[in-house]
Amino acid sequence: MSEERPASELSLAEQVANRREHREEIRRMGLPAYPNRFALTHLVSRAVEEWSPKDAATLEAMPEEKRKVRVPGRILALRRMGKKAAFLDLSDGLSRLQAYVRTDAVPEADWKIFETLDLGDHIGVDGVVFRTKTGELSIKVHGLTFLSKSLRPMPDKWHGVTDVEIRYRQRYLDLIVSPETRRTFEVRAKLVGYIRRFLDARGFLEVETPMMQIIPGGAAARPFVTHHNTLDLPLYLRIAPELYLKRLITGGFPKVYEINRNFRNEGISTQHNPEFTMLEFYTAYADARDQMALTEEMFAGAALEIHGTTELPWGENKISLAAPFQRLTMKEAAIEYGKNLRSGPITEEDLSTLPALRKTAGRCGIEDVERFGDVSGKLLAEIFEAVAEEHLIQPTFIIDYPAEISPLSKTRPDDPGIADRFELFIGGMEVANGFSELNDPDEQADKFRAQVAEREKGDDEAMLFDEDYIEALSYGMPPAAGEGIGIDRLAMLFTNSLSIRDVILFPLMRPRGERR
RNA sequence: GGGCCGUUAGCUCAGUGGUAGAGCAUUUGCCUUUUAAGCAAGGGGUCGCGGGUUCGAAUCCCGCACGGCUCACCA
Repeated sequence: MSEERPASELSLAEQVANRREHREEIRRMGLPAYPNRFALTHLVSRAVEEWSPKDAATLEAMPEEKRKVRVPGRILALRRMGKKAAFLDLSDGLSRLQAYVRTDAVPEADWKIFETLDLGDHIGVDGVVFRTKTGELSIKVHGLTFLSKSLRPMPDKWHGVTDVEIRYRQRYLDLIVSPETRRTFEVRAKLVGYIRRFLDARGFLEVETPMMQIIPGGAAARPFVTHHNTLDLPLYLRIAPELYLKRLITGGFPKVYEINRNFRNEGISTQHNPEFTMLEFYTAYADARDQMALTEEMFAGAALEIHGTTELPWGENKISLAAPFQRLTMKEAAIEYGKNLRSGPITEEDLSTLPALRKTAGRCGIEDVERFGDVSGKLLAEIFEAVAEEHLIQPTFIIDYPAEISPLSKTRPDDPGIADRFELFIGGMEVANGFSELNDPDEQADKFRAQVAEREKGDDEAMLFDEDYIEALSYGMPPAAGEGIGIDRLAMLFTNSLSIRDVILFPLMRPRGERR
């Protein structure tokens, strides 16, 4: 095993070859290199939790019988003190625990196992918990079991995985060496768990509706296209579950929700991944205001349960999820955040007529104003997004959306031009979108027709006419309010992650050509 | 798709036209309570890819690939 290797041999290949040879040594000892099972008493993090409160004297005073443990873990550090003793750090991905192995404390065969070990290998140790003279909690090893081989070297022990590309493409490496990454995904899981319990406790039924749809609806977005072979049927990955969930409200479920993936064939950014997780929930007999109140309660409750506070750090800022959240109409927000515009402040008049809106949009740097045609609602929304969205750091409900850009929403009883709709912005991101659901089948059909007309004018994100949905509505859907919440973005807020890719385990990446 | 930045050893990075470097990892030797263990000696490189300029290119120029940020569109 120490023979000379040709100088031309690559360093990585050499390291892999060494590790394969070490694995062969395990097999030559008659041991399985990949055993099926290890009967543990503690995972590393549980052992640390249990023993770290006890100091050296306390541990010393306890009988060895009570300090016996059997712990598996991945070796993340190995400090050999000559040929007769060594310290190794075992990790379960969350915590680390040191093990102390010495030749006179383990059977000869186990020492032979130890001598084959490489960084990254999995082992199990039998031993007794103690503290070294520097006070480090450790296991004095009396027995050692080989559990699995790492044939490739671990990432840099000090820097970890700093290359974001490797972090996303090889998330497992990031997770092995970065407890913060592990924590991010644990917080995400807790968040989703909290939301489920929150809704379940309020009588919502969790359902699953088609991800593959014949008519992609419920949102303004471009879909992914696929095909069913035996039916010879073009299918679309859903852009939203909305229209199916409302069929269920029609079907008599008073409260339903779904947490699942949506797919939108759009660009990728720090706030967008082509597949993303959305919560949609619908409450019969409620309106947009009720959904807003429920949202405030949900977010504040989740923050309290997960972080013990409603104050969350967000980059340089601190976000308060304490209810109630601020409410601004879209126009108010555009005026408020448009007042320092270089070309002069935005006034009420600048937002009141089509020509004024076009002029204002131009002033906000929105290009090709003509593409919005004569739809003044689109212009207002564009202006709002241009001047206000990024400034909405604290939770803010934006209300009074133009009806023209809200074809699935009821309008306000006092103004058919304004949708009874809201969007919630936090940290400069759109986190939620909800409204009182349009349930008049004739009005819905008219709005679908208007969408189809938009599509014919070149808006490829405009909705399609869904006849089956109109038929469902025509049987009578009770009044209801619905809302969608971007789970990934909410997870960003809860983990202070400024990129959506940091809260998605395997974000979409272009395949790498030169790798095998 | 546009703009900016990046790509050098397995990892993290230095190297502004003149023989390809450091730390960690790896290999060998010493060390039985260390902890980014230590000490000593080695091995490991198509400098992202392809062209060009030059006596000479990791370095300058052009193109391409991949990645990040950002703008545009969306949640």
